[in-house]
Amino acid sequence: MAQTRVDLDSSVGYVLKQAAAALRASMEAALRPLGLNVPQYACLELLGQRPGLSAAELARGAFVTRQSMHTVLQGLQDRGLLTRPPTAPQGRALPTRLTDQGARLLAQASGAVAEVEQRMLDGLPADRAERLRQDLAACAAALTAREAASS
Amino acid sequence: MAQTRVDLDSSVGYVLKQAAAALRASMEAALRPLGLNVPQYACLELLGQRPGLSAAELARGAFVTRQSMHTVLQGLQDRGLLTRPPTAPQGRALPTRLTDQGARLLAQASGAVAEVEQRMLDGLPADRAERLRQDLAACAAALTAREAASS
DNA sequence: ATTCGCATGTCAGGAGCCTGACACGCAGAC
DNA sequence: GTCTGCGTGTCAGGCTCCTGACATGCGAAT
Repeated sequence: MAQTRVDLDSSVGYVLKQAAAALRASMEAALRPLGLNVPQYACLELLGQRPGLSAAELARGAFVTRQSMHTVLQGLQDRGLLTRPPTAPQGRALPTRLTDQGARLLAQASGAVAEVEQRMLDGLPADRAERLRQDLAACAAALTAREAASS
Repeated sequence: MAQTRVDLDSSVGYVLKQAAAALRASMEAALRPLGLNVPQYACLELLGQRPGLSAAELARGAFVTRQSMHTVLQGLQDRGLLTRPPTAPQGRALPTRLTDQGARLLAQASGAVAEVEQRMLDGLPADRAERLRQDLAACAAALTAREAASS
């Protein structure tokens, strides 16, 4: 009963997980009609905003391992949504880019996801949503910094 | 582009996922010395606060399926951390309870997780953390309500 | 009272993701 | 110049979790 215990409903961590789970479920539902799952969409979105990313960078951005991203990339490449050079222009990294078809599908997917996010923030004023974003970023930074420090 | 597109760093959804991933990683690290993973801890924590929950209720609370919770429960039961009646006292639900050993392990795990959460909220004033919790709960509610409505 | 709907527990089957490992390429220290 | 450390791409293996399905028990509608 000390404050060193976790009370579920008053725990930021629990509610955070709850919100993340709800968001993922809604995203899955919104992306399914387009034939995409969340990791695939994350990959396309990352490539749309930062063309030329390597598979390892995409993996970090999508919160999966390089190996998982590898299979995701193969699937998307087989569907003609992105291209990778057969040989590395420098180092070992293979810069990945969207094809025109990939960019078109991304536009649809991005719109669908934006709708979900809009619905999620529906009851929140803009300034409060912005503060929410900042605080979440601070939480993530505090945890990842600790990871590096505790090594 | 239009505001119907998602800009990664300014997207609440992306930062939400980022924070959730960081939290999960930190929790895994904190629980590993105790021989627990996140679903197992979630199960114990739920039982500690709401004894007598059924497997299906535990699954919803831990954001996994009944089947996954089933295997989690079997593992915890084999370790003597919880008990389930062999027959259902009413209906089909089997009310689950912690053993004394389970309660002791939970106390340790709960403390470790509370430390992680404390570190996550380190830079945030208490009132701001509370508002963060409220806003996250509102986000989750907005998404889940939509799920029910769109059926 | 019977039937329908719903929730629960349980059993395969399979997809997704991760851990572990190895080879390759670059940049820095010695 | 050589060597060490780090990042990347890739393969194999295994584990976790989910989807699908079925049987059981309760409650409400008919």
